[in-house]
Amino acid sequence: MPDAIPAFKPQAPEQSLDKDILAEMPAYDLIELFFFAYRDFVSDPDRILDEYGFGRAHHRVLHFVSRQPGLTIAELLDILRITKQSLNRVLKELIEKNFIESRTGTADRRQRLLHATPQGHDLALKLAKLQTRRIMRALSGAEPQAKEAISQYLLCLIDPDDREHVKHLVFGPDKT
Amino acid sequence: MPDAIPAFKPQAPEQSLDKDILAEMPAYDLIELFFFAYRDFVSDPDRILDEYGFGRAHHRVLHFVSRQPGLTIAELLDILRITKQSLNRVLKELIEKNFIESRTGTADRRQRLLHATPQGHDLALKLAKLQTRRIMRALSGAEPQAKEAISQYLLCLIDPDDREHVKHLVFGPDKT
DNA sequence: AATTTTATGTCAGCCTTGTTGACATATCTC
DNA sequence: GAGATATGTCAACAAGGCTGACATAAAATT
Repeated sequence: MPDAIPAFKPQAPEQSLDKDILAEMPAYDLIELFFFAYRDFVSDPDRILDEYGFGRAHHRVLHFVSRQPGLTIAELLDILRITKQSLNRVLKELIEKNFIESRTGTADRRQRLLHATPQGHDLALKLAKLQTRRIMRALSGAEPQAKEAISQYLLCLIDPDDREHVKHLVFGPDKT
Repeated sequence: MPDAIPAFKPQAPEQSLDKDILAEMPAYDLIELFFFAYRDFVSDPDRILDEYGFGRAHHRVLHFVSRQPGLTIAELLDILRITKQSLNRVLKELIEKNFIESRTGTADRRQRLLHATPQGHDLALKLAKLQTRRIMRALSGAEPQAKEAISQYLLCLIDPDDREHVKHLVFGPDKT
């Protein structure tokens, strides 16, 4: 299709060229940088988790429970997108080792409201700080607006149907 | 500690306040957005890989081999940071199913130079385009400089000792 | 009050993908 | 020829996903 329909050709030739290139040429740089960045980003916590006999799955659970005291099982499953059997395996260990506490719901007594114990909060904070250090180092050389651009980019990588949910989780229900 | 030691208080109150906040307050937003974005970013390829009986491990191998024809086993191990046994399991399958070809090195006949077959390139490209679509969608609303800021950010998240190596891999040996 | 739905827990077994350790082979280097 | 290097392979194990089936308590519905 080298010869476009005349009506389309003169209209915005640069943009259509751009579009063609983008359609043909994968964004290898961002794909690969994302892979390498994530690989190293999760490697910091790994070392510490090892000392506790925990893995990444435990980290994810502990993180979200610590961040949102009173989180229910159903909400956690929705965040992690794993099965309840997978969740239960690591959650049970976190409870047994006293990093998370499971309380029966008050309004709905079928629910379990999850809370991090002081020990749990300590570990979660320790790991979050480790990752924060890496983030701050990466941000240190950047312009002030960069952080906003990066947040926006990451948010828009998320499935559109889940974006509002994530916004809610990350920035809180207050911030519209 | 509401009352600071007088000697410290007057000295750069804004900056020290900033630093304190950063030291105390984890970057929960970027930590969590990174998690959710990565979760969805890898989910696109997963669906297609399933049809071929492949998993994420196969994807990673195929991607880098397709991107760098003639890649050796040692180089691939260095990129993926897994053991040769883990690599061999998936590589063997990719070769058996004719997505990758292993040629004996010419200069050093001990080496295996890996190449994607036409079928392999097709699949790799198909997956890369899927991910590119998501990336472009996320970038579409952003300022033109945003892409540069994001690349820079991701690059700086990578371990400093590996950064030059990754730069080399992603942007090519030519670009300094 | 009886029934159905919902939230959670649990058992059993399977798959992928990572790990370690040991050992084999071909080839290159000294 | 001896030793180092690049790769392949066998066996066993662990983490963390998955499915399917079934159990229980509490809420919701009829």
